Amino acid sequence: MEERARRIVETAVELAEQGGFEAVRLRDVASHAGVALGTLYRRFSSKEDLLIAAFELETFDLERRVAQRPPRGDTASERVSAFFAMATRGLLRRPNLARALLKAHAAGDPQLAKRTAAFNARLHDLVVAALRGRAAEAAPPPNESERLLTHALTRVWFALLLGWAGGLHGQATVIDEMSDCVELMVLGAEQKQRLATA
Amino acid sequence: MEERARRIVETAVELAEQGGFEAVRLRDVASHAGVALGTLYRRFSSKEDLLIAAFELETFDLERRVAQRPPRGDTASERVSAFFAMATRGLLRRPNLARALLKAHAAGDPQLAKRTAAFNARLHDLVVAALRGRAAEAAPPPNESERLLTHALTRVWFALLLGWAGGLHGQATVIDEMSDCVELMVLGAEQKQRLATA
DNA sequence: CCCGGTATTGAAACACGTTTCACTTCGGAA
DNA sequence: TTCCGAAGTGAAACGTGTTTCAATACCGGG
Repeated sequence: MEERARRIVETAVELAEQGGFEAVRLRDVASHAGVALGTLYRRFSSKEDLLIAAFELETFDLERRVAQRPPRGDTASERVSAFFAMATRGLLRRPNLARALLKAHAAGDPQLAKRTAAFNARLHDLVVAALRGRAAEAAPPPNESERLLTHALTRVWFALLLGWAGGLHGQATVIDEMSDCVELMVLGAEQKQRLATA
Repeated sequence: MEERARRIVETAVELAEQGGFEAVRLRDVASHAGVALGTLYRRFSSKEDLLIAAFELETFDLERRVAQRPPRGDTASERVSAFFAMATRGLLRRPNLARALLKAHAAGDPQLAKRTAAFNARLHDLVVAALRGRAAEAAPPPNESERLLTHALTRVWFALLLGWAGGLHGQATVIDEMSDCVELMVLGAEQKQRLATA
């Protein structure tokens, strides 16, 4: 991302941190970033587009943290739970920003489907790595069982985050229910494997 | 819901069926329903509020269909999968409407948290009924295992629907991945039960 | 029947995402 | 250096969700 676009996204993040989705007024973003409104719209097709770019920035952060301190644990369940707990705490550390990013992501503009899919793929890679207990790089592509598991888990996580954003429950619920769900699904996957090979 | 409010919601549904979320212009809703804009705003605090009311109407439909033809199957997995398939097809039958309702639901205004929670509770009841293979009325409240299962499953379903709405995948993917996930989680729940009693 | 308050109306105003446009600036090719 | 096209600018305009307000209609209690 070139310098100007990055500055725009960073400005959006700052405004979102302070006042959430509504505080990201594109006129303000443009003027704070020192560009004209038209320039902003040349780089980002919409407010959602801009905030999804911001979400991608935040995801780099998560990937960096995971690389530095990979989720530990003796079992797959423990590692995956630890990963989601880390991701949840990282994202919810700045609640206003998190709500803004989630709202943009949840809006699900079909025009941004490609971006959203790429975003999900990065998340899946991190989950697969936690599941296997080793780094994501140079790893074989996930098998069918892993694919099913990671897709389902990231979906549960996403819905939990939206529930948090909508005031349905708190951060602890996100982490706790996520753990329960990981345990359940990993158990199920193991059991399915057992049945298939029997 | 009194007559005037119902007429407003029905008008919103008609407009959404034709042109989706953006086609529900509140000025149009008001004039087509034969009320002033201010009257609409006395009943519904926002466009989202209105569309969530519409979602509740649609859910009555689902409940009616489930009551008339409860999901069949010899196993819990089959019944729950059948239920979600039925619900998915029912909702996605009118794609524009579905996208509009999902968008409103996903926006997750904290002011509407109560409504959203009540909505989710109704869905959970239907899933629990399918899981048990009997009607939802006069049934004992779900136990912890059932609660975990139904929450996780409705979350996966919700995320899948949002993915569909965002153009990430088609209706078949929603139904198929939902089935896979149901199987996995029911297996996991049974296995967990086994481990706990052993 | 009359009164008082509440709901409804119609219309205007406001905010903000988005678009448009005429003008300027900039960077590289000739 | 000059020129061209792309990018940027500033400002205005537009659409739609939301709010506001004065005027009017409605309705139950005296």
